[in-house]
Amino acid sequence: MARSMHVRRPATLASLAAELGVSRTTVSNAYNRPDQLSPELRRRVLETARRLGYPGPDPVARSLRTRKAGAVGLLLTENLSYAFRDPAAIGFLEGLALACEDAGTGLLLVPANPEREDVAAVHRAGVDGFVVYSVPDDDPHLAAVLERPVPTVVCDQPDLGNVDRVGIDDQAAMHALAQHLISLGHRRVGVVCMRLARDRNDDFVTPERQQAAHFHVQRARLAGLAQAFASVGVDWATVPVAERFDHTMASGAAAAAQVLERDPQITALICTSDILALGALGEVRRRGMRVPADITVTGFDGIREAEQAGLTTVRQPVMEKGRAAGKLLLDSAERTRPRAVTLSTELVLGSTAASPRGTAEERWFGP
Amino acid sequence: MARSMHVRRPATLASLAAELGVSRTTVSNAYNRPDQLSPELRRRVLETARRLGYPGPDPVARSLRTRKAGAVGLLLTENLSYAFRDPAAIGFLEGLALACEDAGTGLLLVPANPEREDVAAVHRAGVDGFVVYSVPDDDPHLAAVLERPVPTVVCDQPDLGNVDRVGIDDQAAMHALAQHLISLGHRRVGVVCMRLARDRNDDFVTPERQQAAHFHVQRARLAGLAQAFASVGVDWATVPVAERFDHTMASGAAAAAQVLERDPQITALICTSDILALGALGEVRRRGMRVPADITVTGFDGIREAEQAGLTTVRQPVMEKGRAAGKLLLDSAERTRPRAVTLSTELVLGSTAASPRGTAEERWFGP
DNA sequence: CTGAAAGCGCTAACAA
DNA sequence: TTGTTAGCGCTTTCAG
Repeated sequence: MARSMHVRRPATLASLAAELGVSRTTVSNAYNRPDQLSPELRRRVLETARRLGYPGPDPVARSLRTRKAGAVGLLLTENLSYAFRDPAAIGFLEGLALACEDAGTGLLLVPANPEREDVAAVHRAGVDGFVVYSVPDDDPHLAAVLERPVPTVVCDQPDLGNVDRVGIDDQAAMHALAQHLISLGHRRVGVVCMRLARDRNDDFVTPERQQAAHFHVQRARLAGLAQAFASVGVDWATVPVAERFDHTMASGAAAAAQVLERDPQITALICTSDILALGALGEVRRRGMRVPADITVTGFDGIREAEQAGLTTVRQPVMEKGRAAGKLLLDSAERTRPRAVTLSTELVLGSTAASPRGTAEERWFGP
Repeated sequence: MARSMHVRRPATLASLAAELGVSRTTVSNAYNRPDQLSPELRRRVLETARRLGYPGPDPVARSLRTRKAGAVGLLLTENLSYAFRDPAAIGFLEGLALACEDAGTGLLLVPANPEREDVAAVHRAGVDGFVVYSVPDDDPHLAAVLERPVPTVVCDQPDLGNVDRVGIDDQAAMHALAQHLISLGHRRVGVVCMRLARDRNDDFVTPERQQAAHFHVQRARLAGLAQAFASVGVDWATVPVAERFDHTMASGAAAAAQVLERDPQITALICTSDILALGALGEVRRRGMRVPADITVTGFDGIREAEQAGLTTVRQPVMEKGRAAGKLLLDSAERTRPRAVTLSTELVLGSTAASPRGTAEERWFGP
């Protein structure tokens, strides 16, 4: 069917009504309440609409009137496109998208560039609620979201007092991983972690910075480690913890190198994400070390790539997190007090962790 | 002040203006045109706003007034969550997200479930334009989008006459791949392709169905194959072409099995996507065939997993497609006539294609 | 089953 | 610099 070449006269519901000689209500009903008018009249309305090129009720005007946007906003701290590079973020998105789809709701990715402090996009977003995924607790975008008078669900955040949240017990999960390493005999370890705050610090981290970290998830994981190792007499202040701003395998590799340079005697390299761990894995092998014979490497997240690499890690249900966040937000009808969903995690015993070799003899003759 | 209300009616720009004893314009200006009023007055406005809990101008009302939503809609044929499983789709999304981010625009994922014919979500989407990614040409959601009076860019679609589009030359790319196989000596081949229409047909495909395929991309790829092989005397009607509705490795494996059952003599299995090819690869190996010694397997797309598997395939710039689509849409200020962007592809010679046994003299064609 | 009236909350000429 | 005036396009009681 050829489309007419005429300039689209922006037909409105009112002009249609005028053309038909009926009231606006009737036209509105033709679209929204078919049972409120005779089939015959409805047919006439719809057919005249087509003839006039009336595209149906304007969604924005309808939203204004009904106070419903039919979409939820997703705020990510990273560049919008980052979400599509990190497998964990993709999993979260998938789960959230699933929940939205079930509810017939749109999902609006809000462009919140962490570099600029431009919060306007948050204000401009026509949504019925927000999901905030893993942003620093001092992020201005988060503050802007919390000021919007719509329900919000935060993910991987500390208790904000007033909003629903979903997450895992990062501290306990990491503590369990640490216990595992401790039981294997590791005492001298190094750590590679993701960014702890909005400023770039591709270097070692002081204990103060660890405790003051603005990324709840990273803070909790480091706390879990510190607690576990301190409990067996390790002075956590002496443990090299290397931070990286960019969450890439290259960063993981560089941080691993930095840690190994600082203390070549470590028997385990604990990474706070699988991506970093995969990078670290590459780096230690590049240096001729065997894993786990010469050094143990661990991750966190349980992404597929990690599984393929046989990484010892903690698996968390990223997709479920997204879905739970969506459900929480879309159910918020019955919301009375803030709700919190904590999902469970699982220690994955891969092939990258083993007991450290204490002696040269052991090194020669193997297990 | 004698305000003893307990239920605070959500403050509006008007109520703020009243409270301050200024006009609504002034308040509006305080937010949108700071240079249009004295800093002092602006400070007062903003501060009173905070006190009253006024969250700033309502985005929907603003959109209605300015006729700008600040977002573009993305229509995918698959379940919303599907987009996060297919690497090619993720790449496209990443590119599109990048373009949106550059423009400070939101990206709304429209829930368009292909099962239901529920087009309402398209009508409900408050967006300034649409990007339509790889949907069948008879998809009602696509029709609904085209009826909306906003600019639209389609991706991987035939020429719709009136809208911008971006894509690759699928037919030429597949033709080139076919030529490569032909020069290696392949004449007896089988094909595995993605769904060709909205109805499920997990079976062989007739030539008619091939030509009438509603998915432009698949139709073009099959046409490229048919043309190349016909030109060397192969009767395309005798070539087994197995279609699969679901785009998964499992589907690829099943389709490969079906083709091999039909004609165990084929020397090459040509798949119209990498995902299918990876599944086919698994299946032929499961059957004890070596690749490429016993059989050649090829894909299409050039996703990372394919590269890792050494698949012979066609690489297309999926991320660039997304970015180009976004740019086209967001530039549509200067749009006069429909524009089309065709990106280039590259034949990737992996390790899964070689001459069929018995035609050793063709091996000079090289690595 | 249909219509009249009353906004939803905001912005943008244009005046003052 | 500030205010006045008109809507943006639609939905929704509430009467008839």
